[in-house]
Amino acid sequence: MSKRHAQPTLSDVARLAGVGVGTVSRVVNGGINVSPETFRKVDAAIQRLGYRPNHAARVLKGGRTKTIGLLVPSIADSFFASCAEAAGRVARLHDSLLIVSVTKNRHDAEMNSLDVLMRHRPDGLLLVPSSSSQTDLSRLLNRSPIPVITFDRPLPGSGCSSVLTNSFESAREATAHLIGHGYKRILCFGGEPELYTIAERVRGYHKAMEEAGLPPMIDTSLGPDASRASSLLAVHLKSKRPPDAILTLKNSSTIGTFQALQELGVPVPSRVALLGFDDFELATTLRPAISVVQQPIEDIGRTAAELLFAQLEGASRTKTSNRLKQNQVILANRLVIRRSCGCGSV
Amino acid sequence: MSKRHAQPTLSDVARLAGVGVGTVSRVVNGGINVSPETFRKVDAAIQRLGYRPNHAARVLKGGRTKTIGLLVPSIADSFFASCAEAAGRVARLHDSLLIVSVTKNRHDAEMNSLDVLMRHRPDGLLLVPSSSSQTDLSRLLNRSPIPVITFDRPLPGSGCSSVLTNSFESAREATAHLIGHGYKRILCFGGEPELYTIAERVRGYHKAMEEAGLPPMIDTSLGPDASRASSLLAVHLKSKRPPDAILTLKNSSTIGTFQALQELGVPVPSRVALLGFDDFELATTLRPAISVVQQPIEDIGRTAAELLFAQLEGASRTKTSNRLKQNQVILANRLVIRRSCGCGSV
DNA sequence: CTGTTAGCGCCTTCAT
DNA sequence: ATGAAGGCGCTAACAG
Repeated sequence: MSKRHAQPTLSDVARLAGVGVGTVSRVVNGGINVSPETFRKVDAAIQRLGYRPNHAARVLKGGRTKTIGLLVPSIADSFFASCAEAAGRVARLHDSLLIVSVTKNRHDAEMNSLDVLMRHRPDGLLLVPSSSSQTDLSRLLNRSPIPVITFDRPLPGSGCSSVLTNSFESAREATAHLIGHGYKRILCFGGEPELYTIAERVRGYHKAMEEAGLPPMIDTSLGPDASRASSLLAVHLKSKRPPDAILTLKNSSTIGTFQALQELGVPVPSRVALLGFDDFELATTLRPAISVVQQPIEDIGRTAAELLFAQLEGASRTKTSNRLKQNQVILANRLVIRRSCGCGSV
Repeated sequence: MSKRHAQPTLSDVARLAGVGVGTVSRVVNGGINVSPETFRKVDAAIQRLGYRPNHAARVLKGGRTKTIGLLVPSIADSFFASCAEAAGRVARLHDSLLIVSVTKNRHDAEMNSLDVLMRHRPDGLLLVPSSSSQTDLSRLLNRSPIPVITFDRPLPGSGCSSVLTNSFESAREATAHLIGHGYKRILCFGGEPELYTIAERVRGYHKAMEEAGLPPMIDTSLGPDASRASSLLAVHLKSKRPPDAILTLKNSSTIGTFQALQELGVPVPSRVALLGFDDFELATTLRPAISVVQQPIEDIGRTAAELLFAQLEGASRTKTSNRLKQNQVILANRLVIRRSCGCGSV
C-alpha cells in the first residue's frame, strides 16, 4: 500500500500473509484448493487489512457488473418508487444492485440518462420508455448486447419483453361499471394522452361507451400534474351537458379531480360520481372513499426484474433466448369498488 | 473484435481509423492535441462502431466511479423517495449516478447492503443510519476512504457530516401551539422511539409540556406501520384522562391516527385535535385538513448531495477536509397550520 | 501532433 | 496446493 488511504489489494494481502496473489484470490473466491492452514493465514490478513475485492478489476476481467439499470420517469412518484423497491429486492436476491436514473418522460432526458447509464455497463436494463415510438431508442437498445425489459409501457419494434397491465380491459370494465349505475354523461378525464397506458385506457373507455350507445366525452388536456383540474372541471360542469360521472386516467388525475370537485362544492357521488385509475394510500380515508382500478404495482416491478434475470441466466447457458425475448407479460388490474362511484350510497 | 457481441474497444476504433490507441483516447476525452482531420477520422470510426468507453477500465486505472451510494430505509417511502430524487438531480449535475440500496431500518440489512454497495467503490455515500450507535458501522465507515454524509439522522462518533432538521425545536413549537389552543391532555403518539428523529420530537414535546406545567402523555408503541393505531387509541380514549389533542411523530403515524379517529367516530378537532409530523399530499384534502410540521424534504436530499460533492472536490484539491467533515447542517421545519389542530373552526 | 508502453487489480491458466 | 505470468481496456508518460 504505497499511497495513503488507498484500499488494500490482493498483493497487499499476499505480502502480509506471505503467500502468492493467486492463493489469496482462491481464498477470496471460496477457498477451493487451499490448505486449511493457508486459508486461515490468508483470511486473517484479509480481516486485518479490511480487504475488499476491487469490483472494477473483476468487471474488467470480463465478469458481470452485478448492476441493473433502472430508468423511470421519476423516482419520487409512488408508482415507480414501489416498482423500484420490488425490483431492488429481486436484484439483491441475485446479488445485484440497482443504478437508478430518471427520464421525466422526456425523450432527450431519456437518451441522455441512458447514455450515462450504459457507460456503467449494467448487466441488464429495466426501462419505462418515455414514448412508444422512438426509433433511435430502439436502435440504441438493439445495438447494446444486454437484455432490456420495459414495464408499464411497451417498446414495439425493439424486441424487448414488457410487463404491462390490462389497461384497455380494465378501463372498459370500469366504464361499464359506471354505465351500470345509470350514468349517461361520463367524462374521461386526464392528461398525457401520448403515454401508452393513458391511450389504452381512453381506448377502453371509448369501447365501453360505444357498446352502450353513449356518446364519449373525453378531455385529456389536464397535463402531467393536475393543477388545472379545477378550472377545467368548472367549464365542464357549466356546459350544456355536464358530466354525471368521471373516469380519471391516472393517480394524480384522480386526486386532482377529487380535490377540484371538493373545492367546487360538487357532491360526490350524488352529483358527479368518480372512478379513478391507480389506488393510493388515502383512497379509503377520503370521504367518500374513492373507487379505483388498482394495479398490481409490486408485481409489475418484481416480474420485470425476474424476467430480466431469467434472460440473464438463460443467455449465459443457452442461445435459445429468442423465446424469452418475445415474452409479453400482461398483469391483471382489479376494480376496487368503494363509495365515490355511487356504490353503497342510497 | 474477436468475440461475438463484445463491445468495441479503443484498439478496435484505432485499427479502423488507422491511428494509435492513444490518439483515440485523446479524442474520446475532449480531443486536445489532436489535428482536426485526425479527430474527424477517429470520430467517424467511433460512431460507426458505436464505441463506448469501458467504465470498469477507467475506474481500474484510478478514476472515480462516478457513482454515489444511497442507503435508505426504503425507497418506496415518499420521504426517502423525494430525497433520492433530489440527490439524484445533484448527482447528475456532477455527471454521477445513484446506486440505491435499502436498510429497512435494520442493522443487519444495513451492514449487508453497505458491504455489497462498497464493493462497487462509489465515490461517496449518502446514508440514513438505522441506528445512532452502531460502532461497527462507524468503524467500517471510518476505514473506508470515501466521504460519507448522513441525512435525516446523525451518526455520532463517525465524523460524518449530517443534514438534519430541527426536530426538537419544531416539536416543541408544535406542542406549544396545541397548548396555546388550551388543550391540557396532549398525547404524543407514534412508534419507533429508537429512531433519532422520533426521539428528538418526543424530547421537544416533553420540553414544551414541562414548560407549561402539563403532565406528559407519551405512547410510542405504535410500530413502524400504523396498523395498531385504532386499538391503541380506543384504549386511550376510554381511559380516565382521555387526550383532547394528539401530536403524532411521523407521516405514517399521522395518517394512521387520522384514519383511526375517523373510524372510531371521534370528531376532529372538536373532541380530539390533531397535529402531525411530515406533510403529505392529501393533508389539505382530508376533512378537516391536517395541520402538520413540514420538513423541507427536497432540501434535505439536495443539501446532503451537495455537501458530498463539496467534500469530493475539496478532497481532490486540498487536504483541509477536516473543516468540511465537521459540518452539521440543520434545516428548519415549518409549522403548517390547517384545521385539525383547532385553528379556523369556531 | 501522434504512436508506444507501462501498469491499475484481478482471475485464470500453466507450471511446479 | 501453490507461485508466476498474461491480459482484460484504459490513461498517462514518454518518445519521436
